Amino acid sequence: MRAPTAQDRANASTLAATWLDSGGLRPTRQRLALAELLVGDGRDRHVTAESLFEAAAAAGQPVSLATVYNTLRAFCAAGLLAEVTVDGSRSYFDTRVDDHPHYFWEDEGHLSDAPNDAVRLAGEPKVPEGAEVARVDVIIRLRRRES
Amino acid sequence: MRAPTAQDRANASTLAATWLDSGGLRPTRQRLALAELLVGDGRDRHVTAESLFEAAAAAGQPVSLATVYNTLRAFCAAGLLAEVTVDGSRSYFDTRVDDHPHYFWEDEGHLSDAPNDAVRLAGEPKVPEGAEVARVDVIIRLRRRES
DNA sequence: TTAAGTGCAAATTATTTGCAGTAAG
DNA sequence: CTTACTGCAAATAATTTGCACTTAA
Repeated sequence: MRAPTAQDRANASTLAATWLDSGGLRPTRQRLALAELLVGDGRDRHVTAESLFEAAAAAGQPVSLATVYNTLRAFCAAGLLAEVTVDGSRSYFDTRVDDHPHYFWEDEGHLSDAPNDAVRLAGEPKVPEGAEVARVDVIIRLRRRES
Repeated sequence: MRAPTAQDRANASTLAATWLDSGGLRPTRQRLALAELLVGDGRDRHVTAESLFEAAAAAGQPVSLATVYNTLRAFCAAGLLAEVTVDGSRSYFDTRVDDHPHYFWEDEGHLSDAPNDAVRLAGEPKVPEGAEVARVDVIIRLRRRES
């Protein structure tokens, strides 16, 4: 937990720009702002449209809510983000796009990555005839233990 | 695939009534109708509010959509149904209430049970300190294989 | 210059709720 | 009788969309 230096900030911009570019997306002011919040520090992140909207505003880079939605969709379509369905009522977006398990903290409605070995899938899943696996979602729903 | 006999229908009513009773719910006309559609033939079923609403109407037992929603919630609260979150945009309800994996057919938006051994979870999932597992959701997302 | 991106406000979709009437225990 | 249940219509909440304006290439 170190305060970000000028160097860090420059780096975050570069990362964001590169990231957009790798998805073939135009680097507009609002996309750069959102991208920086998502991948600016190289750490994985889980956001909702609302949380990202607020984060952008808080960072002094306000982006309209509609654009946040459109942008998240665009990032997903470009393969830069993965949509994770856990809550039914809202969508979560994950900067980690490989297939991996998640923890969902039911009390706070918060999503986080689970270590790849949190569950071991022994062998390939059985697949019905004529179908192929698009993805296997594993959600470990947690609640705070009553002590 | 046999046409249901009078015997089958009588049986379905009994099953539905018993099922409601086991959840401590009053056997109203609309609940019985919905319960019968859900567990009347002893087979497991996956429905959405909309699909159940239509099924009831088609069966000559119309139930208002609001009541379908309220009833599905009541069945869940009573532990008679499990809510499965796969689609983000709509909720699915499963008559099988134990923890088991699902197939989700992305093309048709259709949910079905996967055999318990479709994926083998080797060992207990790792759980962060201070938390306990409420449930582990495993969704095998399928798409029709392009031949 | 031009197609893509943005931001409002209005539209949609799934779901919930208020409330007056109805039915189960 | 009394409380829970039902159904409509109106309210919500998350998300999408139409359209005039802006901007990256």
